[in-house]
Amino acid sequence: MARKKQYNEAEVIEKAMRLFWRNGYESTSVRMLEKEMGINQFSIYASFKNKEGVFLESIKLYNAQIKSITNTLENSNNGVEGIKNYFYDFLDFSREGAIFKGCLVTNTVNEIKENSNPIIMAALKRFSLSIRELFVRNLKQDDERDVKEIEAQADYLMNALLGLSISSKVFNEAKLKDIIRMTFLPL
Amino acid sequence: MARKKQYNEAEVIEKAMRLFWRNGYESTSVRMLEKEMGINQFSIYASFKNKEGVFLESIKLYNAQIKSITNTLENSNNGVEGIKNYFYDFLDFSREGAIFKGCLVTNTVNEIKENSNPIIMAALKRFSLSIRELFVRNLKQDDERDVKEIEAQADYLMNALLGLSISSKVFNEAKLKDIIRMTFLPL
DNA sequence: GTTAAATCTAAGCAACTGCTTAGTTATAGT
DNA sequence: ACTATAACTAAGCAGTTGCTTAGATTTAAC
Repeated sequence: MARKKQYNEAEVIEKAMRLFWRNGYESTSVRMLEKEMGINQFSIYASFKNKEGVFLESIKLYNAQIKSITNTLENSNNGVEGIKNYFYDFLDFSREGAIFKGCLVTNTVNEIKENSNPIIMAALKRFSLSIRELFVRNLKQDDERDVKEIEAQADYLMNALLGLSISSKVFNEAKLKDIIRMTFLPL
Repeated sequence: MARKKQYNEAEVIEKAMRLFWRNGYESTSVRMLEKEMGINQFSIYASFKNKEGVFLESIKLYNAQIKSITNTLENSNNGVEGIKNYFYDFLDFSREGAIFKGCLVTNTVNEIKENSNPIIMAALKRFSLSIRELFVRNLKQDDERDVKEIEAQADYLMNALLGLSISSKVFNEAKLKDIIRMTFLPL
């Protein structure tokens, strides 16, 4: 009875996600999304309700794509060594040619004001905590590790990972790998 | 022959700087600056040319205010211990009551797009490099330190410091101090 | 007191923001 | 072929952005 959609929602979200990743949430306008996704504003709002909806779908996709790395970490049984591999894998994952885009989530956490967009903020915090939990889980695998220190070590690793998201825009690849190497020295 | 200015430029920049610090560059509008600085838009443009001008003056003031800490580091002769103290001092400096605002410069680096505002970006990079140079200088004071490793250690420290700027918005004070403690374990 | 210049206020500019609405076009069941 | 319905296009909404301009006000030298 009705006309068919001339675009695939999964395909256009992929394009939107990459734009958000490069650009950040606030400074990506609906007009830019229109061009990048190749569909009209009306269609964007029909499919995803609003800009926030497009972003939340983008995070879901980001989450699915990064799963290939987090799964490796989740299935690893080699303690801190698995986390170290996650750091290197993440660096690879966040690269687009010679440019490091950082983590979509971390970039946005840093951009969004705490109480300006609670829905997005909640989604972002949920993501970060899930990574930290994987760190804790893997740290516990090392038998000789001091159990009281594990939480502090997880925070230390999160700090380094957050830092890497900024550093990757300033330092070159060799330096970034040196930073990772040094980060794991005390663990 | 002419009317007197009804405001003190240094005073209004102090207010502008604190607003930028809390809010970021992009999401601070000229209307907000107007209210916070207590002067009309015309006066802002007359005194500082444009929004960018207000921000550049704000960075100068920020630089002057953080000098009390960087001077301590610059005059210190105790190597890595001096840098550790800088980290703790910076945490104190960036606090406003119970809230940590991070570093004005790091916050803005993360917000500004690389090629959208080269003038501001250049000013920010200059600031970051000057901090890193102080780290290198202090690391060299430790006689037993491996000279080849010093540059890598400086990058590692910058990464931790950049991370702290984000972490301070997520973690509580006790955790932040634990992160600093762990950061200096391998040094 | 007059005059000239700097400083003030407030209105207004074009370009942009996220989002909506009116009207046209394509599609599938009858 | 006709018709109901969803998907399309493009124009337009009110609100905000950084910045400017027109005109009133204050000041100090003469």
